[in-house]
Amino acid sequence: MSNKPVSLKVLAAHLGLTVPTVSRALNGYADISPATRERVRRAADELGYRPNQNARRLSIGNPETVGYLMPRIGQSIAQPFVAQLLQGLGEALGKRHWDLLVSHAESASDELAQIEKLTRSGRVSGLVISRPLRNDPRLQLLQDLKFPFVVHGRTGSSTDYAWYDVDGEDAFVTSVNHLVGLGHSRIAFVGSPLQFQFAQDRLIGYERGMVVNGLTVDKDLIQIAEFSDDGGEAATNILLDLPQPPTAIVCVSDTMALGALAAIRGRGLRPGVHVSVIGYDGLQFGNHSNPPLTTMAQPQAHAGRRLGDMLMAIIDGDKPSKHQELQRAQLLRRMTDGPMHTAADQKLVSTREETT
Amino acid sequence: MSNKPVSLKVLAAHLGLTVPTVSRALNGYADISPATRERVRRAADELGYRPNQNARRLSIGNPETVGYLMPRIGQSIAQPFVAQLLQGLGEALGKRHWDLLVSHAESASDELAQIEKLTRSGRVSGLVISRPLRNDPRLQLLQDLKFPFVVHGRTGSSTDYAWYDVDGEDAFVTSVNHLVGLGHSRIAFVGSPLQFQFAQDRLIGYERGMVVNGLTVDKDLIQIAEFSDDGGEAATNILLDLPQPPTAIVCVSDTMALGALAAIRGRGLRPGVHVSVIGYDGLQFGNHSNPPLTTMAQPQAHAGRRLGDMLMAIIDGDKPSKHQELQRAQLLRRMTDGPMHTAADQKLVSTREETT
DNA sequence: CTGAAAGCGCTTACAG
DNA sequence: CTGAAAGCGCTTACAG
Repeated sequence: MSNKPVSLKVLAAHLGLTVPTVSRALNGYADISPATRERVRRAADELGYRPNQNARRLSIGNPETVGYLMPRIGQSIAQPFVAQLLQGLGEALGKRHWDLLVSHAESASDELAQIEKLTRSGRVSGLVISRPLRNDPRLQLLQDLKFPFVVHGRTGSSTDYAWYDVDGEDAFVTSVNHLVGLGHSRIAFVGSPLQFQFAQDRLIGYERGMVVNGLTVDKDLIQIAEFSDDGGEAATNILLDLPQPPTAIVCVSDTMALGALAAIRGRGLRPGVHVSVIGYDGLQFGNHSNPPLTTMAQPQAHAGRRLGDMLMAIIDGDKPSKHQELQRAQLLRRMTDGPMHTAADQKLVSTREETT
Repeated sequence: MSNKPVSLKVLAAHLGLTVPTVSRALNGYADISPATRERVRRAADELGYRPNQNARRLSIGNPETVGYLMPRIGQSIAQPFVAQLLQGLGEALGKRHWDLLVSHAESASDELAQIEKLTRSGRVSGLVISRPLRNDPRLQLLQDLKFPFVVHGRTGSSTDYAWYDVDGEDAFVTSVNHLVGLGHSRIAFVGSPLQFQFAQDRLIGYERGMVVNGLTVDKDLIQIAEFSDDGGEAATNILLDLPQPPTAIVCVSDTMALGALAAIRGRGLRPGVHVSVIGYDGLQFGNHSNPPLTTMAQPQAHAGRRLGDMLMAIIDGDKPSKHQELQRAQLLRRMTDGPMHTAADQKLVSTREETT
């Protein structure tokens, strides 16, 4: 029906009141008589009045909007977690009727330019940053600008800003422990480039897990590759070509783990039988890989909710360092972790092949 | 360094000019001397001036923002396409420095309320709607409000609004043709509830494909279930329990197809050998299913870009009906389509099992 | 070519 | 308890 939204002016005229009065009535100011407050509310409902947010936000000096910088991704499968994170963020912001703005960048420098623009143009009250680098110019910039932000992940110098992270180091200790418990000792690590802080953390967890279990860290067993399924496959192929190949592999992400599975199958070996694999992320899709992927799971929507809540609290004035939250990942056993397999078992295994 | 963004006022003072003059200089008005225009631009750069967008947009009466209503999803794997769609949308909007606002709703009625709010509160210039229902109250509402929108997908009465869709009917004819070419005749359809227009279109394509190939449409071979991997698995189990089970199954989505694969494997049968399966969406992840999923692929990022371009054109004044775009899906053969398999072949196949 | 005026639709002290 | 005034930071006719 209606075309142009009704403004406060129209609503006020309709009521025979002045604009500021109607504004205060709607905003629940105490100095308005209950009678008129009711009358105003009723009229607003009838006419379908919705405050113009550009005007409102300009006036109150708060964009009431949070920006999410999409992590840049090659054609990676790493994206599923984004949808869930956005959902969680949206839920948190929705409680206060704030908006969620999503922003992409094509390159690192482009991303810095975007941050600069977003922060200065009054479009967002705060920013959510994903996947920080070990030395991340984005965090530096935001701190210089004294602009509210919260990091999904954290860097080494994480004392002075707000973050939500899953304890990747701990998770990889857990993975290694689990594999050692299954009898493995030649355990490899497939990782992504170490400028990503998470890649570094997880590698350290892997190394610590090895040491804790009295195993030596063999540099050949650490393979770094592009952060993708193809990268994981390439890295795993290198590992399997080793004179003494690993009997188990921990992967920095589910996506890379999928590549690892492909490499293992490509040699006629069976993941979870001949070579165990543990991923990281807990993507639903892992239920359907070949075979289903054992992984360190984590609640992405929860991450989004917490990040949203933390950021709003900071915008309200909280000290950022007050909001630092470390979550633990959970080992989610599916089918790619199994007891250590020796050449002698080979025959036994072949007869079980049908069960896949 | 700087904390508060510099305003036009500050910039003007700095230059000894008046605010409107500086504004016109920055916006490239012709009635400004080239000399001062240059001077103003340089100063704006130096001071890092960025126009306050709330102010600007309030003034020009255009929020320069597009809203995307996230499709509501149970814990489904259907989400990966969202990230790519958002990326495409962001690219299109970015060309004109428009923003992308993402909005979630928990229920259908909540979604209507959100639309109502978004359109009346001046936050968005237009809306992108995904996955329309056959009779979608959201489209009705937007048309009543005469608010610019564009639909990802389309309904039966699609003549009077803008949409971008992939031809699901055609795609399913293609799938069926392909399977018939492989010798199949008992071909089943695994679908999601038919209030979704896409589910309906794809079913019709399936039926047309059967008829075109001189096959009868057996109602038992049409199974509708919840739109999820579990739904696909349940539907497929029903099919496999039939006295005359199908030798091939086309699925309304990759997610449901993953469930179909699980059901088939669950009976010790091999997808692509004993029972062929074709999905729909072309998710990357299908490369890693067991076995890799044959599917009807489609370019999601392209969809996002086109939707963004169309919507901006409409907001600029184009007739919505001028923007209707039908894309074809491409058969992407991976490993789940194979020649029709009879009981007699059983033995032959078993000996090949290692190759998975 | 630049300035002075008005307006976009709100909110928030300040009077009375 | 309500109205009259000023302001948020822009843009856009309108003078000169």
